[in-house]
Amino acid sequence: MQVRRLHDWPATVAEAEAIQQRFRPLVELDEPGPDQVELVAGLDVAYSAGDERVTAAVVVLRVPALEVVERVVVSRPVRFPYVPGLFAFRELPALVEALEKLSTTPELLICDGYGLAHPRRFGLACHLGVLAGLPTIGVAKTAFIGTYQTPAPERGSWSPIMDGDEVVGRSLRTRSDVKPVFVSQGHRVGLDNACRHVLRLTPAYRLPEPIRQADHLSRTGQDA
DNA sequence: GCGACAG
DNA sequence: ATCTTGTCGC
Repeated sequence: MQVRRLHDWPATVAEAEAIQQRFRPLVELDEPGPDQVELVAGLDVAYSAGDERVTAAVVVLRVPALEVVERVVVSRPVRFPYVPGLFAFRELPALVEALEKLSTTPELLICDGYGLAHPRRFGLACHLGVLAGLPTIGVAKTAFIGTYQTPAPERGSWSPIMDGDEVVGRSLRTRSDVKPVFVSQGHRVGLDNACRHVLRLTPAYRLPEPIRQADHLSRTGQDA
């Protein structure tokens, strides 16, 4: 599939922040987004050689069967330090490259990390969504910004993630009695819809199947 | 000013 | 993220 190249990759923190400020207005958050989708892609990256190489993986699944349609793995040198709020710049180059090698075009992207729930409202999921021009959802495993109440223990229960007066995402229980995940809007998907998709894609484990499989693939390099 | 801080 | 053994529980 095609991914728009809207800017060059930054070399400094100041450049990276400027890019986030500049492209944040392109994020679309008001539409409810797709209800039914057939092809969903999960994306994740793994680091190796002591933080010197990054391996990105994309796994496309067919919904609702969750059968694998396509897998892509890309490895390259890391070219940006880890800075909270800017970690998209470590992972995006490899993720974009992996997306471009896809022979199919998914209708929805699920990323490992945050979207709207970000210091400048432009986390990885927003950034990737804008570049790919596709509905995108962010699913993170640990807290970042904002505050939230622990959701009830049953699968499906949730509580809003608040940053001041703003709702920036949800802490969502994808499995009963298991630590919740953090869902936030990326691009062209409403928060309600995002959580519905995440639950539908999470039949057995804590993480949505597309991300879980991409995670596995990024570490092993080959078949899951 | 001091800590916390997606992966 | 990554470095790592054993261990509790379904």
